[in-house]
Amino acid sequence: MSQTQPFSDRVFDQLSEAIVAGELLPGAKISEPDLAIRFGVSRAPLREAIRRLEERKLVSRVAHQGARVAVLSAARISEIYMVREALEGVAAREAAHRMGGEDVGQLRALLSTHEQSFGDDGGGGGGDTYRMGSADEDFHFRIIRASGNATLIALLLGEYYALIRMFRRQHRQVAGRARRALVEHHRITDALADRDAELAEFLMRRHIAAARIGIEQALAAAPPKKTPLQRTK
Amino acid sequence: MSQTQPFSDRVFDQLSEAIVAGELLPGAKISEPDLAIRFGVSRAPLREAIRRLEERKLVSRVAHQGARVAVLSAARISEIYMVREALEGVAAREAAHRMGGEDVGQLRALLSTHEQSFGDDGGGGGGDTYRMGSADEDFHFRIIRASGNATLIALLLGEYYALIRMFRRQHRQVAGRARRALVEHHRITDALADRDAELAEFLMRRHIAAARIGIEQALAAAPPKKTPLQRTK
DNA sequence: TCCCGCAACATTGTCGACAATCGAATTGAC
DNA sequence: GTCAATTCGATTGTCGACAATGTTGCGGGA
Repeated sequence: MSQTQPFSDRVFDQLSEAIVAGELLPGAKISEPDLAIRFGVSRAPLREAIRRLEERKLVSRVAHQGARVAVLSAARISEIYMVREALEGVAAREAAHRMGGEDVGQLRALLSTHEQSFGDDGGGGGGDTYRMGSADEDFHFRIIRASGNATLIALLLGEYYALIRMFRRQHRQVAGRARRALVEHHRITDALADRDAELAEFLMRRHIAAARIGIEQALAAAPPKKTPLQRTK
Repeated sequence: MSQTQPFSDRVFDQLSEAIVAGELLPGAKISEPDLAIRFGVSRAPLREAIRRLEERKLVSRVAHQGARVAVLSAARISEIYMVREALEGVAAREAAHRMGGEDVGQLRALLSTHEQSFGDDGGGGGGDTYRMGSADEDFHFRIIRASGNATLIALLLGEYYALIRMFRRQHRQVAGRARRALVEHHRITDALADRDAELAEFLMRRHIAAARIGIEQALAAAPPKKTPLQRTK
């Protein structure tokens, strides 16, 4: 392990985490002096980290006006899910070729864990939707990693899942589709076990498309959630 | 228009262009002092630009060791084309929904231009494959833009096409599929004219998959092209 | 009372310099 | 003569400060 990781990289990770965890709310202004003090570094490495976050679309910056934490509009979410649909479809297809028997076994074990989490609670509280979201990510992560495509993995795990986690923080209420999702997860796992690449891709795409449609309907019904651009501190 | 664009952004564009245009060869070391002098700026904005390029996978950086222009291995190209296959498939699907009659007309006009470029020359020289590549990009660009999905557009046009252009520079010899590609372009255009989204997606995916397989075979036959990591100046 | 102009402030963009780290050439020993 | 340790050089990482730009609050006028 590198005992001397550059400040720039460390700040980048911390800022990512702070944004995804909801510590820095969407639309919040990113003040360079404030954050420099907060992280105990100079502005130079901080600025480099911000530029990387901008490239990753987690913050939006206007010249001479500062950077703000990205706000995820309903349209943007819909777009991201379309990209996800395409990419995870390919990931499932490739995973079907590469996954071994033990990999599928681990996947099934994961699903049975998820099933138990349904039995544990009766009237699902707020923290539960998050735990479910985390479990959902576990499932998708394993398949994406099994694709063996480093570009795909970097894109989905490194880039878009940060945005998706961020979105989940903002809109806790969306869930609801968890039980149906679990059934679809089982079907996808079956296809992977059969090494049926075409079916795995088809099911994965339909699975994510269904999630997108559910989100679109929920966001159309609920108000757009006006967060009034608050400051950092 | 902003008359005072930050140096950081200008340098980012110039560096991108230099890398994609082959001015900075793959594997070449990116010396911060050298480039700072060359672009006439300090190291601070230059470093921010390099960090953004790193995030975009155009350069790879090692801590305390400097950054190098990314080398595109055969495996990496194959991965990128798989991602392209998935993303441009969705782009074609969405474009089928949104393209108007005049858009399709422009597309057909573009294709007839490409057909003429076949008549002009008999024994296709090196510059010709590039012109063909540029024309090919025109076709794909229009469809991607017509998808109306800003995330998809940013990803494909802003990010991956830079890598693809870079790859085309490195491996001029690959082409060969141009005539076949033109036929496929016509089929895709027909599907778009019919507003047949499913067919457009299917054809686009097969089109890009065929290109990928052609490239994989060409790269498997040709030697891996050892460029001996030369310096900037 | 409301609107426009102006000035003071805060923030961003940029610079030059210093410290830490890595690679390479030189020198010495076996 | 070859290998290893060491010193030198160069480059990266970081910092504090200055200049340029945008914003905000205040005051004067209609």
